[in-house]
Amino acid sequence: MNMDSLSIFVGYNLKRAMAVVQADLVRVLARHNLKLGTFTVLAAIGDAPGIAAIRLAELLGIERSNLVAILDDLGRRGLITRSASLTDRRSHELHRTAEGAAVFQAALADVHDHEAKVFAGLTTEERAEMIRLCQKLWAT
Amino acid sequence: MNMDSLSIFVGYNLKRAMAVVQADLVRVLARHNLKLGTFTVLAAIGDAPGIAAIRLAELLGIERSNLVAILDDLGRRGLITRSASLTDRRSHELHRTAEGAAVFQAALADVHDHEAKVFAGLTTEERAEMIRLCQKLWAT
DNA sequence: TATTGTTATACTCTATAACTATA
DNA sequence: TATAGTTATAGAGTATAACAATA
Repeated sequence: MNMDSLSIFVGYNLKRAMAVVQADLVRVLARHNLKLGTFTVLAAIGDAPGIAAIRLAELLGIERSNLVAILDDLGRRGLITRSASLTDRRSHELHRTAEGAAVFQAALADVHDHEAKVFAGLTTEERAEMIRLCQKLWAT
Repeated sequence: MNMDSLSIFVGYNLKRAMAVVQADLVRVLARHNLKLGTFTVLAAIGDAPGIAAIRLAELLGIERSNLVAILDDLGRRGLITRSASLTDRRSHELHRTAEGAAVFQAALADVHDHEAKVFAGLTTEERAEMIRLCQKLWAT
């Protein structure tokens, strides 16, 4: 028995693993002038064109107030559009522009490479298992 | 095939899982006036009494500059001591006080409860597997 | 010259409360 | 009244550069 007090906790190991993964991902996304938040939002809007900000925030598990700066950033750069809904003028429909889709696709390719590199020590089955276990924690 | 662009990535699922775990842990530690950083440092000093700050930072994977405020906090509250090393007066030996050990033990019990609750949806084997997979990513 | 602890700084992420315009 | 988007703000974590004391 030579265990320390921390590494017996799942949460601590999750955090240390996350730090390794994030450090590389942040570096990769920076090449596209994207941050974790902007990349994630760009992906989600592409998956659900026309989605309202409040739904997007729910989907990504972030506060809607924190989404605003991300949308401002993407909008300012012409990567997304915000158009008032015709049926409810409180909500805005979010869409990716052609340039937004192009920037996302370029970044996506690099993110795939990043995952392949960072998780090279895990087999395909282990990666799938990790996704499955993580989703048991956060997915509905 | 009804997958979205993000949930196929291990990193994204790691992050979402982490968010769930951390939210609860932060709440639990707050009951002991501890933050993630102070709890972690308190644990590590207990495991390695007399450790120097620079070694502690390496051990926990944090910047030594960011450790200072944590040690200041714990020191101010009388939970740790910093004494200059006799062999190298640049470095300080870190020790937990009796009160520091008591505060840690009380928090530790709650953290165990927290883990049991948050990972209740995972079997014992799944938790062990998650630790194993995470350690493949960050441990030497 | 190199290392330890420290200070200063800045940026990201996150959480909460309150405002506005609409419903 | 309740909801969508927004603003403001504060806390926590993180990364970098530079300094003083010591090796």
